[in-house]
Amino acid sequence: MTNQARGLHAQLLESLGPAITAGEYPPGSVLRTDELAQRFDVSRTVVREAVRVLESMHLVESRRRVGVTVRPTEEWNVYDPQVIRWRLAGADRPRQLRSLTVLRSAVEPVAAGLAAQFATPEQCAELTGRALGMVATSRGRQLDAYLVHDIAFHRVVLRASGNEMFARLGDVVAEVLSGRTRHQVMFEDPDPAAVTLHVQVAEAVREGDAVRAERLTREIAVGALQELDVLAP
Amino acid sequence: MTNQARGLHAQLLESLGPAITAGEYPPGSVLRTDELAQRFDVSRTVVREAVRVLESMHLVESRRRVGVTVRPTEEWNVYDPQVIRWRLAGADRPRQLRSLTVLRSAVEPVAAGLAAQFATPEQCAELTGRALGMVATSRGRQLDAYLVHDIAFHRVVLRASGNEMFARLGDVVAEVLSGRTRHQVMFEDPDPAAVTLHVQVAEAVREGDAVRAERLTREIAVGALQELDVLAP
DNA sequence: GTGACATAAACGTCGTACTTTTTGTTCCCC
DNA sequence: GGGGAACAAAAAGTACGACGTTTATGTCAC
Repeated sequence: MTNQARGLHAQLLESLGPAITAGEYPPGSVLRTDELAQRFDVSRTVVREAVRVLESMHLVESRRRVGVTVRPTEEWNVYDPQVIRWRLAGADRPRQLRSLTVLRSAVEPVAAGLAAQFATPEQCAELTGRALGMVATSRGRQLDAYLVHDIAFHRVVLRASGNEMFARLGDVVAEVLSGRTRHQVMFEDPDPAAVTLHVQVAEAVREGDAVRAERLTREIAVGALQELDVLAP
Repeated sequence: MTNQARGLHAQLLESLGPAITAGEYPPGSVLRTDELAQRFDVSRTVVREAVRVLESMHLVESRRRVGVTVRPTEEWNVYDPQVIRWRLAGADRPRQLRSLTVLRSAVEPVAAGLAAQFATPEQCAELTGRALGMVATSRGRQLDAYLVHDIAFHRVVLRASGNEMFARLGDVVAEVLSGRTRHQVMFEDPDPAAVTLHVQVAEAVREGDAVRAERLTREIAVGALQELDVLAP
């Protein structure tokens, strides 16, 4: 775990957050700060700080006399990277992975189109480099090295779009991609068609062809969705 | 303000959050908990809780011996509804509004396509009702009533997509739409073409025509972007 | 000049005492 | 007997003071 003891409250958070998002404390259930303090052997101050954070994620609601109640799932801040990480580590990982992939399929094509218009020469170069890296590692069981390039590629596209909302999804995409490689059994080398598409996207962006970049990225997204359909029923 | 004194720490947050997002404390600047406690006349405990929340939003970073330093803008959790609200209330509202509208233009068409496939009969009914409501309030300076229907319409589409990530963007869209109506001077009645498009989207969703629903919603998005280009240079 | 050590500044943690709010209960009056 | 008002208890909120811990920084010796 990334539990580097960056403070007691952070450790507590790393216990409570996953537990709540995993449904261990179902919505509506109540926690009491005293009880938590005792159970985790920390002061109430520490518990309160952790609860404040969970509250800011809309995972729980703290009301006087009542306690800390877990909020219904629909109200959670599911865009919070921390929450995403917790949920991806938990039980309904497949569902989560699907949600995020659908989001990707909506966002990345548009981002690629914008990138074709606004990418700097440096970003174009980086993109081409990453695409070449993907080609170079696409055969011979080098999935880890491939993944690094894949993540970097998508991150550059999102950032090059010039839209900060898109850029911030880089982490999400990284989680999805690495999750896919790490968790789902991928014995085989990546789909050659996908690799080619990445190269072509880099090309389109470099040439400033927004329409083509968008269309190609949409094809990549469709592929990712189909792959998900095959691997997770 | 929605400053209902739900606790001292929340009040402090409502002071610090907007100040930071507005750039009043530029990235890199440091705050000290002692100093804040003194300045706002609260205990350090309260300050620390507020700081914890800001930290979870990645707005600040608290390090020993250094203090609480404001993080660079690119690291902020810009999907946090609270952060969005603060930034929309602040100075760079136009930039923010554009970012969010671009996000909408990417997400909503895909959401509409999914809604056409998965919307329940109740959701179809609600959608049609809202579209009709928009028509009914589209003339004669009833912008407020129109806005209510508009927001509800988009919210239903996002929820009907069946994707929780999309569903959670309902609040964001609501902020964007109400912000547009409230802030930018809209003397005139809404664009009749847009109203018609909404009616047609409701139609397409009801008939399960995903491709048409997506295409029509994309037209709405393009319109929103163009409108933004005209009103904000 | 470099490295080890001392120092102090800031946050981190804790225990305790007090306050506020909500809720449930009891008791009195109608 | 029923309803309403006052009261009691429970749980979180707030405050404070003391001590612990980390770490940037400066100093001193080599």
